[in-house]
Amino acid sequence: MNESQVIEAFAALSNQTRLQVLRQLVEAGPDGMLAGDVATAVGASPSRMSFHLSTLQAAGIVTSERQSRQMIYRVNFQAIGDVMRFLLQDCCKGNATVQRCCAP
Amino acid sequence: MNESQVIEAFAALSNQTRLQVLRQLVEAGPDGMLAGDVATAVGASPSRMSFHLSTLQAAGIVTSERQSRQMIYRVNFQAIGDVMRFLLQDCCKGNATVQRCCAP
DNA sequence: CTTTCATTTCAATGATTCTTGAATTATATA
DNA sequence: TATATAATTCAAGAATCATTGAAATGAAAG
Repeated sequence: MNESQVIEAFAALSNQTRLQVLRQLVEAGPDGMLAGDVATAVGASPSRMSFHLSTLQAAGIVTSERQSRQMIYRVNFQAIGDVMRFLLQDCCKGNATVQRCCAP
Repeated sequence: MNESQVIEAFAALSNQTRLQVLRQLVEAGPDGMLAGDVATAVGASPSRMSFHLSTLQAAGIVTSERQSRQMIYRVNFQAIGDVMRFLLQDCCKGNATVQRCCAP
């Protein structure tokens, strides 16, 4: 994961609708959710949802898979972890205060 | 730390110049750096640097202190940790894969 | 009190991003 | 093949963000 990928991920995460989408997909778990169901859950129009899901996918935060005529979206936890690790290790040089915030 | 603060922090971090500034301030450590020195180190004009430092400060990622006629900026590791914890705990429900990426 | 230096603010411009609704694509079913 | 459904793409306009250089502020020194 390089800097421009991380910047793209931060940009994707800096939007309320997309953060709502992320939460929905986290809740949905490994089965994922249909694009239309995400739109309904979040209260967004199909085209708006498609735009936001594309943004999240381009940033690697979600993945998509076609299932007949619908699209299943899933959260990519590894990508989120990679972004966090970049911020902690690369930007903050493993700072202990930051580290502690994420400790279990 | 609430959602809109986290969104503001992500927006502040989704910019190459500001990520460079962050790295500079991390390297500078607790002493911090003068605004002008950050500008020189990053190769940005004073007004541009002031804009970016204000953005980072508004997001809580850096703090500022006046020292006679100069400004000292310091990274706020706690705020960065708070953002990461929000992403891990609130958005990702403490997901183990994400957790592992930040483990020491 | 004036000058100088460091930084911030302001105004203008260009570039991105967000939103909406209509049109299009892809897939399944009658 | 025609029709219906799910999702995406497109075009237009509004809003936000980034950059530049000039002007203003705050603080020290002569």
